[in-house]
Amino acid sequence: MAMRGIEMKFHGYDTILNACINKRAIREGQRVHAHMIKTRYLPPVYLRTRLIVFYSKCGCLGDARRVLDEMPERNVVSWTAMLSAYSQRGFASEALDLFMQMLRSDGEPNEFTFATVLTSCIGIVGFELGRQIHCLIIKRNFEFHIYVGSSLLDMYAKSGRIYEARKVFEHLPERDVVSCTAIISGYAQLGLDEEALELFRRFKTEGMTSNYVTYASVLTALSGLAALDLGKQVHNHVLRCELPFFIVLQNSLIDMYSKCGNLTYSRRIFDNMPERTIISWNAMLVGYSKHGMGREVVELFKSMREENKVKPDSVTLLGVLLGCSHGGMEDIGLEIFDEMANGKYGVHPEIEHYGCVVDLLGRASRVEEAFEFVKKMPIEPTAAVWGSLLGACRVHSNVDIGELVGHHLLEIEPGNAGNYVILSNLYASASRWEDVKRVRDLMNEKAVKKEPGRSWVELDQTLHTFHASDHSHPRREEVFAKVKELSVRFKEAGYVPDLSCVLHDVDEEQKEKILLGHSEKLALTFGLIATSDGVPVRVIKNLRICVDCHNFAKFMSKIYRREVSLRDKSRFHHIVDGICSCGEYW
DNA sequence: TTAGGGTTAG
Repeated sequence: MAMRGIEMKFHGYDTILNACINKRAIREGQRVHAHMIKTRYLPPVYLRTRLIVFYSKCGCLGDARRVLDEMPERNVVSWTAMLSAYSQRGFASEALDLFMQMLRSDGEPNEFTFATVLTSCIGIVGFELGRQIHCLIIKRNFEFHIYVGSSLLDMYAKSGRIYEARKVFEHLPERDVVSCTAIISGYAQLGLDEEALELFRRFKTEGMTSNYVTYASVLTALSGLAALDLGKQVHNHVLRCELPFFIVLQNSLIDMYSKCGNLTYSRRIFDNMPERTIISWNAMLVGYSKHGMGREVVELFKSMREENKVKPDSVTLLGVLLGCSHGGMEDIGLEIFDEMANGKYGVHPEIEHYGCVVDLLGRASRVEEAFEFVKKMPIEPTAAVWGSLLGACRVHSNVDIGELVGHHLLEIEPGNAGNYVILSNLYASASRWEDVKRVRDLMNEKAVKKEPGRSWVELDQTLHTFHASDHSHPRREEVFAKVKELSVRFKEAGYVPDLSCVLHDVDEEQKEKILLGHSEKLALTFGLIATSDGVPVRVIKNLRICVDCHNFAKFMSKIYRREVSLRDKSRFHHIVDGICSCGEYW
């Protein structure tokens, strides 16, 4: 009878706990747990593990951990349940500590444990541990398990080791949508967009099914390639399939259209969303910001605050500040930064936000203020922040501050060729040739070299590359004649090239070099494209640059004396998207 | 009973 009673109790607790887990019913679950304690019921490992799962699903990680710590004996499932709770909520170091504790207590990990713990192997420390865990996985013979394998390849890809990731993937005896998506996303997140797309095409031929995660990853790759047509195809497809978690795909689509230069489409998707997450707002804000549309950025941020459904995060404020900086709205940007620093938005400024303010002041010719701002920063300024200031000094020929900043940068970043180049150019602008020579000698002495940066433009399947002052193209006569013709039209149309570029994948120092030299390369590249007249253009991405497309399209309308269609706008975006500069002007 | 891939920013 006693045995039957215990058994009944067990089933009763199990049933109620399961219901509480499914419904995330915190209070009821807590009452069940309290009842066990009150009646001095000693739950078996199974039920204690269910309590861990219950608490972790309800977000009460401390309570879950207490249950684990108080267990007289634990099995692999209870360890793994707790590990999973930590890793899913982003507590990576707690997860790794727990895993080590599990090994020390002679706990034997299984395929569930390995698949889970690898997702917490992020950052340098995590990656080193991840490598050791890989050895353990090989020893325990879980290497070819599909869940473990996809987790493993994802760990390598997220640590930038795409070759190792690919190796794990190629050795998997079977593949499914998750492992295929993981490798596609690995390439896409590293900016290896062509490779990501190639794999996606291959898997499709092989009959793999795709889901919303696959499409989200593919859209990332398409954004990187500014491949508007393919992006539209994916858009049509996901609409037809009515995939779940459409909100994630809508966010990806907003981003894809904006990176392809089509902000009208981005905004249409954004406006028609029944629900928006912070990522939706950020994607739209950043889209405007990258195109120098400061007013739209500020207005959208205001709507977001008024709607008051989602809270701004650090990306939101970064987008807003960048938008103000590139849209020439420095006073509003500074005001928003002050409000941010005073806690108005619930997000506190990080180094990137400070960097934005330096950039903002620098662009507005307020170099002295920018310098004072950097000196008073409560966070140690990084080389990128100093580099941004140096660039501003160069643009506005402020030799006094530029000299101080430049020499400081040479000390903290002696191997960065760009700093020498900018400092030398600054001296050159003030005709201080002795100093120019001194910086150049220093560069030689330290054996620092600067490779020229290039633009890649693909015209009708032929690749053309350019660097600044490049006269080597076989059709240079035609190209330069066209450049000359265009420059006359530039002037006639009253167009002042807008240097407010936002660069992706480049740091402040590189950005400044591009700002200094991009108009010449823009002319060269555009000259070739204009000469080729109507041939489809594709830019082979290395460094991606978005010049203010909006103004560029307006300018093109004036040049050609006709309205520029949306399609054309995106094409112009392609054109300017691949332009970068070497910054070598001596 | 426990498990793997995703969207914005740098």
